Amino acid sequence: MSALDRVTSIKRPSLHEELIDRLRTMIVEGVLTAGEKVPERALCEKLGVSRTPMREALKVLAADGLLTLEPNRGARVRAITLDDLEEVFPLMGALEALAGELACANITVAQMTELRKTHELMLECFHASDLSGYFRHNQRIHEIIMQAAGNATLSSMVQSLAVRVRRARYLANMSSERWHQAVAEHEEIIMALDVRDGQRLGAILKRHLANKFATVRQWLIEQENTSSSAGKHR
Amino acid sequence: MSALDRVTSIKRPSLHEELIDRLRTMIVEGVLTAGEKVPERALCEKLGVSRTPMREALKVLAADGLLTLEPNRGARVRAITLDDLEEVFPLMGALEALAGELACANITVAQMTELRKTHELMLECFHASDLSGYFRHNQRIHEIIMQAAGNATLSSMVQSLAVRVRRARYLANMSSERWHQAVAEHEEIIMALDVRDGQRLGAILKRHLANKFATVRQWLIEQENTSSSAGKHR
DNA sequence: AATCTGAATTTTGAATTCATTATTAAGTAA
DNA sequence: TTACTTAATAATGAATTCAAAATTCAGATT
Repeated sequence: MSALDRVTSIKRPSLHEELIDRLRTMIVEGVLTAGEKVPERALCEKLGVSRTPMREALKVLAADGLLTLEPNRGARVRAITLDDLEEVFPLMGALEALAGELACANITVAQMTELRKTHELMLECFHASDLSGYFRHNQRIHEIIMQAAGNATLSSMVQSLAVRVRRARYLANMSSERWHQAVAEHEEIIMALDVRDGQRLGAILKRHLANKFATVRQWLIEQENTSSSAGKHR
Repeated sequence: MSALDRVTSIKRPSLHEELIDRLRTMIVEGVLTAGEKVPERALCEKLGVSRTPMREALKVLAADGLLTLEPNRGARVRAITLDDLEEVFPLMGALEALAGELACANITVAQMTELRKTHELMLECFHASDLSGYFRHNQRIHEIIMQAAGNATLSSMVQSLAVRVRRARYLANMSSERWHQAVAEHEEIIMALDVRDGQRLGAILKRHLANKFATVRQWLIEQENTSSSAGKHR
């Protein structure tokens, strides 16, 4: 029976859960764009599922704030506005600061090692001007910190907020100076974690976020300006 | 046409939204108790709806952390454990502190007036030993602060966390000293708001919460002790 | 008696169907 | 033409139906 113990149980995620993931990804990646109506029928056909699990997924995503449900007229991808951003920013700040404090208290040596390793990889991407690689490693770093914090509830809340912001394809907008600044901030983050200074890490993360939001904000303003000349949703 | 203007549009919330509210209330009020399987069919019959909207509501509540969905074997009311509590507490602390800061910056005179009024009512209940009245006004006070903070996202997150904790019927457990302490803390809260001292309010709210959690924690421990002698779920 | 097997029943997951409400299109009158 | 009806079409919301999985329980086996 010893060899059998290592066999993991077959997990077949229900359709609605897979759909939640798929739709979320589609929204983040811009396949479904903000303000746009969600083509329920078309999506069902494309993904080969019936309306029942699809609608379950839509309800969940709406409760999560990614969609709005207009009675009798379907779902719409919720557009992120400047007002939203101003709401989300202080929240993310408070949550990331908390994550930093908790991470300092709980991070393991292994996690610290992976963090440094990922940071190195990120630096390489930075020097190679590989934006998407940089973005990937950057995200991973924040994931490790969140993981080290060891608070699943906190993690999922930050995740949910991050997705709402991540839709904004603000990265292309990141200036060279801003990029340098971000890298410098990451150095500080690693250092604070190294000496387990929770207070300081919290402050750095908050500032890091504030700078990021300034970039997103700028991007959003430009977006609204260009799109208003074209056409309005709704 | 002037009289007609005041007529509000008929809003018939979709079934699944009403169900979300109903089920949430049932969980908070203990009609559906922690660890218990949700009797899908029976609930549908009781509430006079079909399984479709009911299942949509269950999915949303599960995503919100109030239920767990076990594949092919239905939903279960998620029991709050000590570990959960330890997770939720620092989160609520950070969020309430933020709410306090924002409230100080944005509270209106009208809101401040209502706050004082509600505080008076709460005091009356306290002196009359009316626990449920006290609880109601107490909750209202925190609602007003959250409203004054003017951050809907923050508000809904705190709400969601609060519900998870509120299920615990810890109030009966509140000692006389603790009750006195809570009232004193509320005085402090009002004062800090009065002079718009965000930092201080944040600290007070955090401490207020810490004390509350100590009470909940004690209640939970007693619960786990008494229930383990009886029988286990699952 | 205790455990195992397998059919009967119940419950769940998902597709389908049905009724209602929006949207579009076509026709009519000014 | 332009505005206004009204019929046709499409979508949404919710109930029902159907297949697959879990649970229960009677009977068989040790």
